[in-house]
Amino acid sequence: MNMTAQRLMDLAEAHIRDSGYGGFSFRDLAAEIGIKSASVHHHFPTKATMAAAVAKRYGERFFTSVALRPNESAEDAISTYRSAFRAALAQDGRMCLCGVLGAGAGALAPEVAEEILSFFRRCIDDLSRRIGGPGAEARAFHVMATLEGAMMLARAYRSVEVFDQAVASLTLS
Amino acid sequence: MNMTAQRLMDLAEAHIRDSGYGGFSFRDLAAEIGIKSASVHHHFPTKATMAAAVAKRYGERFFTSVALRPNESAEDAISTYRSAFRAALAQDGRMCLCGVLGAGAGALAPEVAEEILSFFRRCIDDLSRRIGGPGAEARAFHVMATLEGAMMLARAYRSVEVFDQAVASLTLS
DNA sequence: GTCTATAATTTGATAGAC
DNA sequence: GTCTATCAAATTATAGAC
Repeated sequence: MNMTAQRLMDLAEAHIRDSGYGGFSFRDLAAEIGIKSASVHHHFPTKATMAAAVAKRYGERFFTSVALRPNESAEDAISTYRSAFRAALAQDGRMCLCGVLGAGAGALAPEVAEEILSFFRRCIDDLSRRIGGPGAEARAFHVMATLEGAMMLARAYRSVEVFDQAVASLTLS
Repeated sequence: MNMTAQRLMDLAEAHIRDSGYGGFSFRDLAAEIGIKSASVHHHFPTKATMAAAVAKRYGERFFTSVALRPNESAEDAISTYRSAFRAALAQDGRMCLCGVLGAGAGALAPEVAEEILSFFRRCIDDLSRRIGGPGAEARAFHVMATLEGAMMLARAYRSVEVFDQAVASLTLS
């Protein structure tokens, strides 16, 4: 994976998080880095292939950023996830990539839909283990739903404070 | 607003809730009711106009369905909202229209974005009043975020049970 | 209110030269 | 790895007849 491919993925990720799968074209990306759309097809054969690759990389980065820390409590784990989403929102005012794609999932190519589902499964699995105890999975679903929904609301309101208000009660402390 | 216009809005609403703003074209809608796309423009001058009209009607229906009932508690109000979203999801397996459009808000026409924000503002305003007391607004944001996020997750998982797990803890009882 | 016809643009994708 | 050239299809939208 060379530098051009990485720059293309960076741009695609930004566009998807802003406007969804339909929010960019190969021509857009090409123009933004000064090449032609035909050259983009050299790096990614189809748009769906590219979107799936972007989603996969997004997940890898995310799970690195929320990696388990020693001796953490359930509240710590939830705080870690909350901080990760908040940072993404505050940094560039954009949604979670998987949240955007998941919302309009009806028209997604199978390979992209799979990657999105895989991301959420892994979030729930990881969070459930780190929360632990009875009802851990339900709480994990609750946390993920609230974080994704809060990002969406914050985007509609164009206000990070909306995110903070919505997610404040996720932890006890 | 005649019958053809209503059928067009029904179809547009279903498509948007399934696949977002880019999930339908005037040709699609026209073909589904057996007319031509040029005729759709007679009822709605532009696609953005139509989407805004659909979002407005969606909001009106929603607020009718969650209308305040006498002597309700805060928990009752939250249950009412939860039931409304759950019914929409269980009925046709689709997202909240405003949630889908809100997620990919970066590319929305101003008139549509306004309608979406107006929907959420009205939800928060209504819920806050019915919840009441200190922290009512924050709780309203929390409830709305969780409900929207839970719909999105349920869609990715293709499972209504995911919705139920995610929203179970919104009420105490 | 619906039609035919069409314009103007964009899109995802391919072939083949360099 | 990037280019030119091009394709086939789809999209939003308009003009004007019936």
